Amino acid sequence: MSESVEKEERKPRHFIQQMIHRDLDEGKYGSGIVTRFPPEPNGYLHIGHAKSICLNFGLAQEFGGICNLRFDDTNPLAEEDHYRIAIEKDVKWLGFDVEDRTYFSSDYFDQLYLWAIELIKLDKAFICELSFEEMAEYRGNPKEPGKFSPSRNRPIEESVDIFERMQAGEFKEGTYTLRAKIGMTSSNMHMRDPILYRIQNAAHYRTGDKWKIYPMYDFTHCLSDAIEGITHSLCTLEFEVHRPIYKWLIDQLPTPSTPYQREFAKLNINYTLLGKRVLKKLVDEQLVDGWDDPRMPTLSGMKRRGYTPTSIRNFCDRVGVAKRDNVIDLSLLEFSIREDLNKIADRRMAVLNPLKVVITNYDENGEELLDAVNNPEDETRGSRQIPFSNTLYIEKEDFMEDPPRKFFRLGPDREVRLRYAFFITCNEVIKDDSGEVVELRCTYDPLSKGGKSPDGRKVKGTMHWVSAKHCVDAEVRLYDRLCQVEDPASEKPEEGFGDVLNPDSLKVIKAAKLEPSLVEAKEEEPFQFERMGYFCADRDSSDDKLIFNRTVGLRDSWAKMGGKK
RNA sequence: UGCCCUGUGGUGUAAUUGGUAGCACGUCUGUUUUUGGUGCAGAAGGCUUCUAGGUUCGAGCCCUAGCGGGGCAACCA
Repeated sequence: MSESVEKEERKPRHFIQQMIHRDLDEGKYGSGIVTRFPPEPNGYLHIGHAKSICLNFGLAQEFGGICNLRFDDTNPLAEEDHYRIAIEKDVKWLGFDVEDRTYFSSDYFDQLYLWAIELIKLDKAFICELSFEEMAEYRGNPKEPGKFSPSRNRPIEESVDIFERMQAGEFKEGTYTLRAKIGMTSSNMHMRDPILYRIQNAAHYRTGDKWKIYPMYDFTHCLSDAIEGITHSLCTLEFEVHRPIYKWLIDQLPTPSTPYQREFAKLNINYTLLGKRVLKKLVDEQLVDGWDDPRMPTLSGMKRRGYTPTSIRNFCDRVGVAKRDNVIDLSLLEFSIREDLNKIADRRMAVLNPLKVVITNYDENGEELLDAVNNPEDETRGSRQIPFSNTLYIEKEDFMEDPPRKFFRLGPDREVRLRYAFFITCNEVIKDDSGEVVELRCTYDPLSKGGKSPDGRKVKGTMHWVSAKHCVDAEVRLYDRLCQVEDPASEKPEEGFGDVLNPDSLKVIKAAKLEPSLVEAKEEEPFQFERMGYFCADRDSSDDKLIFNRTVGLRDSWAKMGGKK
């Protein structure tokens, strides 16, 4: 292979891909790599998790390995089964098939318990009876070393005995903990005799009341990885300080494999709140319509809003993987969804803010069907027919009585094209008592049917429209960013949202006028309402009430010029 | 101020040490167009790649220090 060809084939690789390449070259993993996505079932997945999912499943695909879905469910207080169900659904929706590889840390509790006892017997762990407050005091701080627990030299047999009795339910919460015996001087607080097990009398959503003690994250995660034969355990940067304890435990115990942990920077997006606690707060305080509110950055919310799995995966690709903190511009997300929807969404006409137009020279009782292309980007989508009559609706903002120079739309004595229909000229403007324009009287050119004039004359503007006689009403929900501040997380939203939330994040249009074919729209089926943006039917729709969500608007260079608003 | 991570155009991310530091988004031009969408063509952007030293024939890549950003002291994950 020539050098130039090699060069062309070389794609930019992030540091984790490079690391795996190295590992594979060294023959470390003959049977291929194994990764995992390890959510805690205590909330819904959001776009930040999508980055991790795409990374872990993507790596497995790329290197011919597998990726497990493992619920890291070691805290019965926070976890619930409906979260587990939602998470499984979201992962699948995103486009990753876990097949039979759904696992639970809680399924490893027996093995973990045995290993805990083994660790005690190795004199690498002990039962501590410091109270919560004492523990904090003994821990010291990052600058000063901590002090040994008075329980640290408890005889091994005694620790084993207490540990077993903890599980037997003999003690109250908070009375005892199992701690690793590492030392109290590390500058890494997580290495100062960290807690491995605590007593918790809560019932677990999967194991019920079988367990009175539950293993901590640090004890559980590495050992669960080892049980599953994970080769590359990838997590976000804040777990970097946990790496030594991860390695320490793997080193102490006779685990079936020796995985290692590597960290990458989590995703941040401006004007967007990511973080399960805060999102849960939005839900709990009913500031949004549940976890799947279309304004939420959750996968279920984005799905309801009309985002496609493809667009989210592409977004995650473009975002990259590195170790420095990053803030992705919301426009990259919008680009990714427009890119996909432009290719796949059928076009329809819908008037959001209707203005009545009467075609004075068109037969009052007449009507006809006109051909309209479904998707100019995809010929295989064919075409449909839309009804035309003498009374139409056009978009209010497509008419100006006193238009500025660059306004290409309708005005008095101007001629424009109605898309797929005819050229019309505005002859008369009718206003109500308050002076508001309420109706336009226009004439049409019968020869311009389909939108082309036989004499070759051009018009500058093309507008969407709908036949008043045939159209259907619908509610349309227009969304804007949920947060009005660029870096909402810095406003301490966990303490209160203050003015971080955008009061105009939802605008409801009660009676938009839609092309009749839209009554058939199915939930999440994407449409482009020509010139207005991408929309999909909301799950709140019923037989007698259509409701559409705007996924995202079209790029709008007219608005950018200041033409609108 | 203890330790760890990190610092490349507005944003994000590349670059086997050596030809004008690439790509994407965004921005701006022009062009096509029955969507002021898409497509196409192109441009701009205080680039001593945070700063200062050092190693080297040669450093964005290595070393040291400084500065900036982030993280760590939950019986959460």
